[in-house]
Amino acid sequence: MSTEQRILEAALRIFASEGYTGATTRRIAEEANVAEVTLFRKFKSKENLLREVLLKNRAAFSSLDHLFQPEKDADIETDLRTLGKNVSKVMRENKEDGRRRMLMFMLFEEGRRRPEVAEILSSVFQMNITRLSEYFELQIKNGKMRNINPRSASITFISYFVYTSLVRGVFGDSFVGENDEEIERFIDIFTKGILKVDDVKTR
Amino acid sequence: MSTEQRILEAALRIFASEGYTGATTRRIAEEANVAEVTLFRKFKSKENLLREVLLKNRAAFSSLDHLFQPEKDADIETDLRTLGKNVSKVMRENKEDGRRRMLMFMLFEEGRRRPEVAEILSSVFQMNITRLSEYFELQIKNGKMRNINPRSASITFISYFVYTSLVRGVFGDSFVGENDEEIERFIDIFTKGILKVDDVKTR
DNA sequence: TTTAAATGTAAGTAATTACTTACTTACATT
DNA sequence: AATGTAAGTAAGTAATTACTTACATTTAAA
Repeated sequence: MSTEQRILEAALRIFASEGYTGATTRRIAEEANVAEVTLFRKFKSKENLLREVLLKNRAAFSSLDHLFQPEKDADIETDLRTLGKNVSKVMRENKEDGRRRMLMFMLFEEGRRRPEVAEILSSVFQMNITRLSEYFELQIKNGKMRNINPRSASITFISYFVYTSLVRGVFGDSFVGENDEEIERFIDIFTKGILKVDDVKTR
Repeated sequence: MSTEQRILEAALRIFASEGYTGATTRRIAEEANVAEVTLFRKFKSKENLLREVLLKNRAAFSSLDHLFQPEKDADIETDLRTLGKNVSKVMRENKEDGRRRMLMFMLFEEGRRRPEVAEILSSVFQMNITRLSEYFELQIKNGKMRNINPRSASITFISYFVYTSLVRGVFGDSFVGENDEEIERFIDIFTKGILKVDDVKTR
């Protein structure tokens, strides 16, 4: 792994966990196992490092395509259950590949303070909503879903995972219990809310 | 208004918007219109000021009781619509009484970094979930709701409002459209998901 | 093996931060 | 008039921060 790469990854971790102001260049350099001066050699300034971190990692934030590959024959509930588990898994990762989670933290924290952060992440962030909306639109057209606003459905769906992930960031696993079961419950509520009444499995 | 009160309110605003590290005592003093030395006279340290801000304001975070007063004759959908609008209104306030929103920001940001923040806000934060769960439990017992996990329903409900509020903090109103309409849509989806099939109004 | 490039070490700069100290002013109380 | 209280001003301390410079060492390339 190149020195730049090491710095970029360390910076993402520290920015996400300490916020921009709290992330000192010294701390980032330590995390990357380089001399602080090397960081400035490679990236010139802290600001620029932040920008590069975001630009280099933004793609990870629009990875719904990767996580959501509906099968032709599966029903909506199964599709969403699979997606829910994938999203949840990805949002629980706090090691190597926890980039989505880290970017989420950065978006909601620094995105409020630094317009550039919001800008860089905005389009990829919204893409997730768009992709899911498209899926819902199709299901509505195919008569499998109620005629509801697809975007609202997407927001409802995604809000659950963002929220539980944020709360987990604060309280750990004490707040949300056994994960798969919780997701099943959410999917149950959600799908009952969006499917046509005919398709609702009576319990 | 007393000098202490002015400082406490200014501190809440600045801590919420800049984060703890980003909130300088100078900035807070300016906001409160006092000399910086006065801040230290009254609160001794920045840390202590943060603690006092949280302790003095935590009650505002458990205000579901205040926002949610179900009427005896109203149905669930109406109850939740009312609650949704109240919560949303409160989460949109970014002036004087925007304490809940500010505390939410602080919980999700500083709560990750400072165990004390999480601790102080934890019980009041969870009370909201508990209150709503109790309401759902009652409705289930009264046969008005499916036999689902009340806590999961509460989390689903609250996650929508937290999420939209956070997103609004980053993107303003461009992300979520006309508010009342959006809430109606969410309530529609949500109630369809939790009510007994008999009670679902066919559309 | 030699040369060039990359990186480290050490020291430093200028600005900023939480906090302190000494003195002053204005008003209230004794 | 003397004293106390509350808050401001100005100056300062010690530590920290982003960043720079000069030289040394290590690594990579020729």
